[in-house]
Amino acid sequence: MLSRKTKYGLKALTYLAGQKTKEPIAIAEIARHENISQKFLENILLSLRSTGFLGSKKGKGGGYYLIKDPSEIPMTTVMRVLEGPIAMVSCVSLNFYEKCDDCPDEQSCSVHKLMLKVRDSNLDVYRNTSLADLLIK
Amino acid sequence: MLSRKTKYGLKALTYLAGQKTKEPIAIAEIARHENISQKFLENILLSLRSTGFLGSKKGKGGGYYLIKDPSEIPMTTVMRVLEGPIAMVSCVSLNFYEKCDDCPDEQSCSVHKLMLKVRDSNLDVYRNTSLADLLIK
DNA sequence: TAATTACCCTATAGTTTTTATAGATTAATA
DNA sequence: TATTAATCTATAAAAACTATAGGGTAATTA
Repeated sequence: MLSRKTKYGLKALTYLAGQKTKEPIAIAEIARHENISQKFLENILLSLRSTGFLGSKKGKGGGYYLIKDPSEIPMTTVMRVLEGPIAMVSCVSLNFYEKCDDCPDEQSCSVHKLMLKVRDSNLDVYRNTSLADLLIK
Repeated sequence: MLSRKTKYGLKALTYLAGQKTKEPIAIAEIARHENISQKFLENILLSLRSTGFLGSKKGKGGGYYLIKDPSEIPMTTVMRVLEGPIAMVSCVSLNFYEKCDDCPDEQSCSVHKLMLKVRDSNLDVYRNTSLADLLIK
């Protein structure tokens, strides 16, 4: 299941992408508009800042704003920060690889084999979807 | 992340599929061979029995065995029983649909739009993969 | 029919992850 | 300097996951 963190993060980003202006939008406004707990959203936006496509400004008139064009913000980056590894098991993860403790040989592991397919399939979706694609009209 | 329940369930099924004979295999043997807690595995195999492709026999010489041919056991069925809905949000689930409480309109929801793609992509993998495909020879 | 084997069922408990909430701090603006 | 809004740290409630325990039930064998 998708975590609420990811759900909220995606909605917040989409809200920013849908703005006409590139002026900072206050967390409070995003939270109100998307039905999200403000304090929770604070943490989420903060973690998204590390990606480099999200900027922030403090003080009056401050808030969050997109640095890059939505079409240049791939879902791979967004999902990795919000939800963590795209792979469902660490032994098939590109960015967070780790050997399974209970598995003697990956080559002969049926779970490994199946999850490799799933990872490739999901990766294909995320790589070919940008924030711009999530905007409705 | 894939739950251990699913991981263990897949390994157990693969172990059964790899047997030459169709005689029942004791839980203890599967657990030992795949490094799984026996008691935990009992629950897992029990829940898999509801699918109809897994049979069991009590008493001496008893255990679990596959009723259908591995090539006729699709991952969609297996994953739904072990891991739950294939969709990452209930509002795009085919078998477990539920409206999101925080979302006024699915048509204009960016999360909905993205997760629809992900679901279709995963469904495609699971529908085209059978237990037989997981066997490494 | 008695003993054994192994599945079946219920309850519970420890751990981890998720989902927040609270309060203090820092930075920018007017 | 007062106000505003992001930032940081800590903590806590709730849910999910990962088992473990122990007895019950059914089938097989001797």
